Amino acid sequence: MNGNFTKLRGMKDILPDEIELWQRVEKAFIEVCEIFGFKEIRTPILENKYLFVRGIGATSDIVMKEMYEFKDKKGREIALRPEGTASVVRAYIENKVYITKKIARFYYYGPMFRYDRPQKGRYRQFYQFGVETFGGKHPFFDGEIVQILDISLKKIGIENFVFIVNSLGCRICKNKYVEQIKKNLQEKIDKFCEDCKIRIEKNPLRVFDCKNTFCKENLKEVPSILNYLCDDCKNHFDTFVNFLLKFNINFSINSNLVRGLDYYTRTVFEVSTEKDDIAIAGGGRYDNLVEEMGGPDIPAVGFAAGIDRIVQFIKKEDKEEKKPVYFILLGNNAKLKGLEILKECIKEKIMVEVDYEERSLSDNLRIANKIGVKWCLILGDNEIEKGIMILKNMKDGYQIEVNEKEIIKKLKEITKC
RNA sequence: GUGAGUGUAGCUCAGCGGUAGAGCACUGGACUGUGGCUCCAGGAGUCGGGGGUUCGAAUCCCCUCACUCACCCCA
Repeated sequence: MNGNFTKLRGMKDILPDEIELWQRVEKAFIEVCEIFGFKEIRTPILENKYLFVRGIGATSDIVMKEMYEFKDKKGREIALRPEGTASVVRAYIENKVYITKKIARFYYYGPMFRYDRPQKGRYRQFYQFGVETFGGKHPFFDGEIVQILDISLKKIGIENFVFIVNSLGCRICKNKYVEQIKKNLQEKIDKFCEDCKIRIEKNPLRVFDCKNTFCKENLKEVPSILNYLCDDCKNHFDTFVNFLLKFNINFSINSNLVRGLDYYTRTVFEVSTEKDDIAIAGGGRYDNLVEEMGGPDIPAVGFAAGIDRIVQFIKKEDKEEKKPVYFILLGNNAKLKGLEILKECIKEKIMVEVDYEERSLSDNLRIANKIGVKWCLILGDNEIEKGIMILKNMKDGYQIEVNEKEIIKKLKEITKC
């Protein structure tokens, strides 16, 4: 409320109260990925601007109007990464990973930057967790990453979500289809909204994304891309779908799903939650990108999950947070004695919180109550004389006297449950 | 980039031309080694910022910044 510094537009601070949720989400993804043999990769946040121009597409909105870009002191054109795939592909090619690894599985996590106007679930700095598998053509590689997403989200505690899946076909059938619907749509171009008129010329597939009801109505007569797939693409999609069925993954096919990034081929998918129409994760196959970016002809598939959106989604559940044992040390002798116990606790990984200020027992209990701890350890001159310590349960007020020799054992016991 | 709405105490908000308010939170006390309940008292704000109209602006007008939501686009 003072006139000092405030955070930049579209950015946010994540305070300790919330960080626990973030860590839970991050941990779940990492654990699942590691089980599936994915290895972490960390790439720089700053890259040559043209990496993204080439990777994402010069005409995409991300590149045209949403990139944070600047010139460095030597006049080089730099951009803050707006997504993760381009950087990982760059690193994969630059380090020639394909020579030693037939199949390379990566996961990454970190901030991405897009200069667009903030709104619900959308920030200028946001966090993505993503995976990329290079070198695998088989549809089960697509299935595998869907499964990773599925398991991770369930582990986090999200249940009500569904995978929307589709196939865009390979370069050949995709292009054929685009030409076809471009013709179809042009015939009745007057019936579409202004935005769609531009889309029909520039990128006809995107018309399927329009939320306008009469545009949607007009699309009903347009043939589905699934009818235009070549035999190989069709087989690929069928096998992928069978994988999902086999593993009981909740999905629905929607031939209108096209995804915004131009590099996708064949499989594309999104995770949508029932409550919101906002997607919490999305991904797909990009069989041509590695080659287009100067590498060998290697197929790949990946996804990116919006961690901000996932955290937002699980926010309302109450969190069973681990609480420390609150040490109440009355007087100097108790403080010294308490510190010895504290040292043991650190060794035993028992979570502890101490306020070293000189306060009355009442004050201490009041503070402990406010923090919401389950247990207090009370130690004063009386206890020291008797060689005991008091453990007080803050829920029911019940307290027990514990011999100081037994205290660590007892602390371990009570913090377990 | 376009459109709409909101900025008043730490938080949620009332006031909408005439002395800056409430609830919750906070601090102290009743209660000096036993918290949660209750009661009493207290601290707190250039009313987002700048300019204008007016005897007088939190209130009306203009500009600006931020937030929220929608569009574009996307995670």
